[in-house]
Amino acid sequence: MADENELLMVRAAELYYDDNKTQDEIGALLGITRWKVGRLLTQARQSGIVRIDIVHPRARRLSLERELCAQFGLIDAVVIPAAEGEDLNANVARAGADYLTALRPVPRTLGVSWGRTLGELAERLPRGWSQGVTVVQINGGVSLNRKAGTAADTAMTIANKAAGQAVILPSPAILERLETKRAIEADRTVGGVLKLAATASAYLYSAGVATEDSVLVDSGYLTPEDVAELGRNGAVGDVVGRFIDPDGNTVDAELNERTVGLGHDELRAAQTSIFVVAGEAKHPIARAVVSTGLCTVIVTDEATAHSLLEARPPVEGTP
Amino acid sequence: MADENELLMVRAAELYYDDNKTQDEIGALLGITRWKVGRLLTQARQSGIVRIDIVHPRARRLSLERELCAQFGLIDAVVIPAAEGEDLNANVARAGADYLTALRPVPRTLGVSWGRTLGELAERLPRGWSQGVTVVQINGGVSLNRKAGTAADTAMTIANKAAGQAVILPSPAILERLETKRAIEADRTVGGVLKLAATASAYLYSAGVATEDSVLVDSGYLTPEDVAELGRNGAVGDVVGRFIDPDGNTVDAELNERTVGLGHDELRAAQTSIFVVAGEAKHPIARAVVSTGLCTVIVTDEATAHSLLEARPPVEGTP
DNA sequence: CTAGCGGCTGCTCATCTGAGCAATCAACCA
DNA sequence: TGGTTGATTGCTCAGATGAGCAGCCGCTAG
Repeated sequence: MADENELLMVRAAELYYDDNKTQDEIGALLGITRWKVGRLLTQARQSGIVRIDIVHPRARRLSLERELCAQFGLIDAVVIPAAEGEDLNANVARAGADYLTALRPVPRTLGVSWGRTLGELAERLPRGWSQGVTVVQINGGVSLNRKAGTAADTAMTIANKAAGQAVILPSPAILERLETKRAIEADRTVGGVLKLAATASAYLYSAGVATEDSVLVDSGYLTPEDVAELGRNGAVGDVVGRFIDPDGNTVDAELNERTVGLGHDELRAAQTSIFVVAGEAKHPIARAVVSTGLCTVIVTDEATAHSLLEARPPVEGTP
Repeated sequence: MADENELLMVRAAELYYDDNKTQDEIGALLGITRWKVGRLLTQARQSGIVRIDIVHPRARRLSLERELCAQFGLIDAVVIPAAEGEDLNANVARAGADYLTALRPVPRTLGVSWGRTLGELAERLPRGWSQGVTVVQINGGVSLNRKAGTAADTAMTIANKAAGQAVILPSPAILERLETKRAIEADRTVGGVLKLAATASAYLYSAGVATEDSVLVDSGYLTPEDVAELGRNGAVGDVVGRFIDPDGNTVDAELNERTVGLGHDELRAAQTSIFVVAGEAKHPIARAVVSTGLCTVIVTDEATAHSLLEARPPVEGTP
């Protein structure tokens, strides 16, 4: 019986989608009414016998996006399908660029962090994506090693492409001694930038992992041993240079104090904070970010979205 | 420009298929007219951005079937999709059974050959697939080795399930000496069956390969060396026990003479001859069969269908 | 400069399709 | 047995959709 129906569904679907006949014709052909054909087709679609895929690197997964918004109280979400043979990071970065371009109201001041993901996003922003936006760097990034300037580059590229102004934070990400950090913050140049950063109308950032692959290790701010220790203490990754555990708490208070840049509280208070993240390594930190209100918008890939939705988030209402 | 359009196609397709909004709504959302949305969707479907698949072991590939019919002048074709994790032979056999069941006009006398494929097909025929059909075995098959009776079994199973009568051909497939073959054919029992076979209103058969995997080797009628020799002489496989080359000519005239059963000329003259074939090994023999008019209907798998369509058949009209 | 041409756009209209509803059917239990 | 309930079926009707057509735009060749 169910089998009988299934066969009919298949026949009808073939005739409708492959052969594009009308439901009337199919009804005549199979000896059933056109309404039954319609119902069979609906069933076929629902049961997955008929699969409709949108195959395109820039396609999105709207249902996942809705679930993410609902589950984590986000304002918006963008989920990019996992395309075989495509560079996931690149596609997510482009999606982030698209999102930023389409963002309304256009931010007057945009706070940005830096890293591989943001660098790629900046590259992929179209020239003239906006007009006259002020781009502020929200965390320190004068690199300690040879490939200097990527942090400042990101902000400047984004600003340039909008014929706007870039405000660079001329400070290392992490200082070795607390007093130095205090002194730097007291400096007018740095202090002013931080004040401006706190007033931005939107933020754009990614996150780093708490392993030796961290860009902070790469840049020489932390040793692999430092990061291993952070991991042992529960850190799942860093957001604008500050490491957090799955519940969103900073892991090493002392280290956090020595870190220059916008705090997480300011980020949480922001009306628009766009979190761009891709790749399996970042699933834990991504979960920490979305489930603790650090972002209002997430741009990510399908696998990460699934991972976020699988593990229940901290219960809020009825268990 | 084309890129712009492509993005619109993707957006529209997402909203239409994933989000099932109406074309009106999408038009309003994207700031274009609903007619443009309709056109974008058509484009998206044609360009393959939107892919509609029917995922079911019993689904068919109508476009391939049409091409097969057109290319080889067949009356009908059934192509089964390559389903991962499914037994291809089983699915094709079932499709053959389905086809036979649905065949109109119902054959009064059905000529059948035997082999692994036909055995499976017989198994999968539903009880009562028809009423009172006479099933006649069209080629010899008294097996020389232990697992006797499969040839006769096939015919009897098919007949039984239609509450009909089976007429068995009580003869080996191939005889060692020509005189013996003549003598057997002269025998009333055998001769009568062959005469009946020639008058059948439909035929159902598969084909064998020209390698040591041949069921004729398995059954002890031929040695692996015999078959290797046939292969060297151009044979690509056998149809009802007779080996042919790609052009449909019998390869070993003497062997052919010693083979008991319906000839290929009778098969070619038949109004309905259903050829059931699956698997890569049989691509060459399948091509020989369809391109030389041995069958009017083919039931096969997707890969075989593609293989048949890829290599140009002997040119008929403009090159 | 301008007529001719191909491609795109928005429109009309006929057709197709899905939502919703009443009738029917079948099973189930009192 | 007969009432109840849930599923299925065929239908009405409004809304959605595609085919086909006329106008428009930008290009090119005379």
